[in-house]
Amino acid sequence: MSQNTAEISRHLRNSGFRVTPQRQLILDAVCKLGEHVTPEAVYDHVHRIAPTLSRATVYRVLHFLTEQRILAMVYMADGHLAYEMAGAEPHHHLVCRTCDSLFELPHSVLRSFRQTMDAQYDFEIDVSHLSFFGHCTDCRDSTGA
Amino acid sequence: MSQNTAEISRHLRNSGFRVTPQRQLILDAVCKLGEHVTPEAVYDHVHRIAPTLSRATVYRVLHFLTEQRILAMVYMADGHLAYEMAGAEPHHHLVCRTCDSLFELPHSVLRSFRQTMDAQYDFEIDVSHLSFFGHCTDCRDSTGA
DNA sequence: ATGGATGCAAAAGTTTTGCAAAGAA
DNA sequence: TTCTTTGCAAAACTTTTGCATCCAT
Repeated sequence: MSQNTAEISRHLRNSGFRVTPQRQLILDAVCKLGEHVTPEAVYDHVHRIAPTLSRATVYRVLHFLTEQRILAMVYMADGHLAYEMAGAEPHHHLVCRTCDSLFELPHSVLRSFRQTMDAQYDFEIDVSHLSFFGHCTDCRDSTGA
Repeated sequence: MSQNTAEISRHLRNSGFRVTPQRQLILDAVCKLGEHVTPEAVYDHVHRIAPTLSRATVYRVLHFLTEQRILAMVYMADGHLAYEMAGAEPHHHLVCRTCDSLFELPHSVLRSFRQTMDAQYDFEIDVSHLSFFGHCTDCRDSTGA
């Protein structure tokens, strides 16, 4: 699912768009920075390399790459906007509401849930990226939950 | 689980806080407006009744009532901040990424998932309010999914 | 050379904060 | 009376937009 740089460049040029250094830098940054990359994190990263690259361009390019289905956009649980490579592996998180710790949740856990959904509802759930909230081991005692 | 106004007022006064008309209006508004009430919606509502009530007060009171565990705060999938009564029934939504339709998902569907989680992970998931994304019946054909 | 992309700066939208005045207890 | 809470206005933060210039093709 993940495409290399050359493939993406070709796709963009074929569609009549241009492959600029800014677009390459921004795409590289998202790729490198990981799963939930905010525009600000991208800006911090690319701005060190290309100091004239503006926030406006970061926002515009992230939006553009999302339209081109190269990136995917998501609003995180804290309301912040984030991006990641569109073809990323399905991944899920357990977020502790008390200490904000982040735990990975293997995709397999959701398999049965998805099967239930498929069987009972005529709605195709996109389970590429879920977050669940609650309290981790260390914090279960502290809260009166 | 839901408390009446008198009970809430008593709790606040017992804790050394004051029960002002603004706080009552804002709480009533959240209660009346339903499940995912944005600060702006609250403002629109209360501003008609009390034209001098400011946005700052809306934000401060919503935050305050959340601290008091009378309201619960959530960031919705579109990144917007919303509140609802803390004791609300667990409810879940299926959100269509194409047409933005909202479908209710009964809590029972998540029961087995929760049991799996309880058995396998030492993490207490809060399943009071989940949203899943995907594509509804009408939109499954249109998208190349 | 040509039209799409960028940089700058300003605007728009949302949420927070300082401070003097108001008002609940 | 006391001290919390409010209203106003301004600030802070995030994201978008207009427009002249630049540059990938």
